Amino acid sequence: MRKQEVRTIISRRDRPAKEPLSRDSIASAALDILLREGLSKLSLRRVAAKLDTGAASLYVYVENISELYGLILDQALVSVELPEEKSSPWRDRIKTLLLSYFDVLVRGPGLAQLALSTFSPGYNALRICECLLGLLKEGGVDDKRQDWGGDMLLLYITASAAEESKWREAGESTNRLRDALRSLSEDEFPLVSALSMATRYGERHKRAALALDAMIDGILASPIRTELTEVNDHTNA
Amino acid sequence: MRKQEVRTIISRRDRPAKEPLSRDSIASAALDILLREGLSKLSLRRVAAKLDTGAASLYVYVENISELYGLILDQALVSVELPEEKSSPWRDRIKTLLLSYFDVLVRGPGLAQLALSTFSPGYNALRICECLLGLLKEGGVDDKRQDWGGDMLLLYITASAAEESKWREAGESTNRLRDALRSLSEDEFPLVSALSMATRYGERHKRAALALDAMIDGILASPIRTELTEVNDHTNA
DNA sequence: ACCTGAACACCGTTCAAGT
DNA sequence: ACCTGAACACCGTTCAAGT
Repeated sequence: MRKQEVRTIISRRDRPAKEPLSRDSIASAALDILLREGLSKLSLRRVAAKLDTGAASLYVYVENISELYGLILDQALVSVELPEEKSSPWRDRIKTLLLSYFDVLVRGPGLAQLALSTFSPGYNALRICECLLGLLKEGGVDDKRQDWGGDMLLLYITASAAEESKWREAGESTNRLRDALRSLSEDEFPLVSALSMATRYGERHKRAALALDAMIDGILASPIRTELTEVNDHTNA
Repeated sequence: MRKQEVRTIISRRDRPAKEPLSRDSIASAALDILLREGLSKLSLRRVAAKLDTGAASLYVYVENISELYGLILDQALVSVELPEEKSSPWRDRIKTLLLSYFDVLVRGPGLAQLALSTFSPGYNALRICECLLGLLKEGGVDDKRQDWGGDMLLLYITASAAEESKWREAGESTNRLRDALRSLSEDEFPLVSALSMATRYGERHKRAALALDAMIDGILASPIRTELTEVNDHTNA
């Protein structure tokens, strides 16, 4: 009897040797698997095994696997660095921010895929988004253009990271594709085949830098159209 | 005996009632399933069942499921319309082309996902790419900018289609996300929350049109830099 | 409230065996 | 050469049963 009482007390304080499950510990374990072995090796069962339980146990903390995907992504986005205020011209800070985001996505095989398929944004995604909008605002971009402009920049860089990830994950078979492109086209696709010669592994970063500049120029140059639905607004006339 | 001989002859001509498997028939059956039931319901086993065989039979025509994904995507891209030559200013034709591509991707749940994850481009992807490059060329865009510019336009519109697909597939839960955004942010994410008010289902098309214009402007405005690696090239000096 | 094992209804892929 | 059934090694998710 006494023994049991003592055990109970001890268990309260010492149990966290095997720390209890939590959304955070699950997300970390999952991200760890993804980083090490890739998205294809990630499963609820593997995550559970890593945490010394059965898959069913995770359902207390997570509704389904796609919610887990969301947690993983946001866990990964923690390491995107927001540029310090006024550290450089706003334009450069946008590029720094987005290229840091690009690097984080590309470091984890499948992360860019997740970013493109996850529906509800997590805390860190919002942080990045807010920062980007702030920088556009600082550059004198009005609300409307912040909306589609920020969206454009983020979508482009995410897709760009997905593209880069494909090349990295393809590994060996990369050369087969290059050969295929070189041989097939020429006659029917002169422009494509002229280009594909230049495409190289890792060149994405350079392309992205050029593209981001062009997009920002485009946002700034875009004409301010008075919305048709606001024809009664006299303040802009 | 005679009966068997007759049977053999008949079988040569009449057998195609159940037409033999082929890459094309497999791709069509697969696209059909995707269009009707979504990417998540698509599997080698389902495709095989639809074709009255076992999954193992498909491996004669297809190396693995990701090759099948590639076939599906290209099958879907058949219906992207290339704008007729000189039918309108090159700028408008680019927008027509890319918005048609957008529509096709968005019509099949999961197609945009496939476009973003498929590694080697199929015939129809090349067709679209070639057309886009031709239009940029027509607009006076030089080779270098065709490269990253075309890439930029294509990646953006594909990611945009993926984003739109998510909203359509989310269906009901769409409102939950909007509520979540509205309540959570405000203090910590003033800019994001100000924006999310405006985001509506189906508004992507309008956003895409604005974004494409901005990108094209950006491409045209981008300074022609002499490549550092070509400092010996005197023809540009 | 949390955890568990077993079960259900699926997967992609391989392989020996048939024609 | 093509097709097949059965098997292998996995999945996500549910549920009754335990604490």
